[in-house]
Amino acid sequence: MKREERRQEIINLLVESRAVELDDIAARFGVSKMTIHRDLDDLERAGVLRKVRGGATIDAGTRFESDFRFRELQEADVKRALAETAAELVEPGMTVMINDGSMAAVLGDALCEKKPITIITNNAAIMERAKGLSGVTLIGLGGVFSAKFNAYFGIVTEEALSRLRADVAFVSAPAASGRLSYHMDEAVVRTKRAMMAASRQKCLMINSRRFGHTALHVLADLAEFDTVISDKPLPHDTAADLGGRTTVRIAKETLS
Amino acid sequence: MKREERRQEIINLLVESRAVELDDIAARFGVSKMTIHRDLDDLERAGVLRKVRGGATIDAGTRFESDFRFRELQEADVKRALAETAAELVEPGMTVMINDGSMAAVLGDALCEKKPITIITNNAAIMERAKGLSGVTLIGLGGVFSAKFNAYFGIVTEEALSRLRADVAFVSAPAASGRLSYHMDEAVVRTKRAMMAASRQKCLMINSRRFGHTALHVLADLAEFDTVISDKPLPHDTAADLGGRTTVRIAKETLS
DNA sequence: TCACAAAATCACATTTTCTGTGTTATAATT
DNA sequence: AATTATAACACAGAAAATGTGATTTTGTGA
Repeated sequence: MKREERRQEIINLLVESRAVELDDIAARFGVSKMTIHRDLDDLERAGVLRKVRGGATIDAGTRFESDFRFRELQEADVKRALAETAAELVEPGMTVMINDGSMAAVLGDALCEKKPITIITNNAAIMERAKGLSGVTLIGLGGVFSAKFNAYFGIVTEEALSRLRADVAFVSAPAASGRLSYHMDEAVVRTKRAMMAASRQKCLMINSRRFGHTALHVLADLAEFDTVISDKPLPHDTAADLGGRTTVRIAKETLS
Repeated sequence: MKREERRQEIINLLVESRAVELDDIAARFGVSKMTIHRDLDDLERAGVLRKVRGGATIDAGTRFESDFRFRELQEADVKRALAETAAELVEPGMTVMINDGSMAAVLGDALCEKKPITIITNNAAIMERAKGLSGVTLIGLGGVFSAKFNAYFGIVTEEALSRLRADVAFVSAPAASGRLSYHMDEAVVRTKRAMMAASRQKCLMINSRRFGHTALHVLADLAEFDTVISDKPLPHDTAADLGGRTTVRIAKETLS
């Protein structure tokens, strides 16, 4: 078992039980306490957990769960599956918009294979990745940088979007219930909606676990999307209610 | 001597003599030819030089000299000096604009010390750096990414600037002659001018070696700037002609 | 056009450098 | 006083950089 696996596993343990004991995990992984100390120190520095005497805890619901660096690590397999399915909608030569979010970042990676392509995004992770690549025209959306979402937002972003037009917009959402999708942040919602307004085709990418939750702001009616991509069939109420205009695609995880 | 030092040194040799011989540098650094082959291969892939039988050459004036990755390495000491002098104009709490360019990137680093601060920039290097820092509000300017300048340009960028306002704009120029400064790229000029228009105070940063040169497009009359920062006194004709409104500051290299 | 020498490339061996881990000693906390 | 945390050093294995020699390519002059 490698270092990063072990750390990921520690995070997973924390997500389940909210606290871990140092001796405990040292024994479980068969490494010395010192090694675990170092793991916890690094994870603490990364803002993922809080070290306490004898172990570490995670104050769920606070900054942690909404932290980009954490979400980035979670459920990577599901994200990859969704990204790959989404990538099938894209042909070389197209112009696509991709919003903030760690899943979107994975999609960005996948789309970089489809050269030539034009990518419009406010997602800093994608910008960083696409910068170096020839064959990828990168249009960065400006705005005020948000460390929480690792992306740019605000009037500047929305204004820029009002002047652009894409073939497809890929939008992700952290919550959906019934026929509506939700997001907790107003500025983020406005940016996502601006992307939808500026694209011919709209695609929602959503982890199946996010169904049944809501958040402060309504993002969109699922029927507004041409395609909805998830990793499991949609809940019955949602699916039944969805008009014929929206296609639902289920991504299946490829084992690699 | 480490790998990167050696490669930097090879670049420096090339800048001076326009061509190097493989056997020659292998002997000079006391490494095998194979190692030099690999150095040259990588540098060629990076677009810095061209391999020819028996060595490598650099076609001066072409893409190489205008490549961001190269300029970044050159005259780091002068850049630091200019940046430090420029930073003196900034107080915590201010809003500053910084344009593209490697010198600007160094300034970006320096300004990150002056927290709290708001930095508005189209310079990807600065965005990357400022992202992580608390106390620094980063407003990224969107636009079409240019790998050549490692920054964003175009209508989107200019529109964004038209909606923003800063205390100081730091602008750099690759050429100046008489009372005018120049730049070879039209889109870059437009962005720089938009920054000037959106700032109360304007500051030009220019390496003294750039005087006496011109480029395709006029960037600005030096008298439009409130402050001009360079590393040596301005040429006589330039200095004499400059009205009283513009302050000239000479940066002196700090030895560290 | 051919032959031949110089140079480039390839594949693999070797060396060096880094990274992760463990151990022990010392300091801090409960 | 007992436990837990930190710091300093040592070590092994992995990864990166370099070297070596065999093989292929390239340029040049007969």
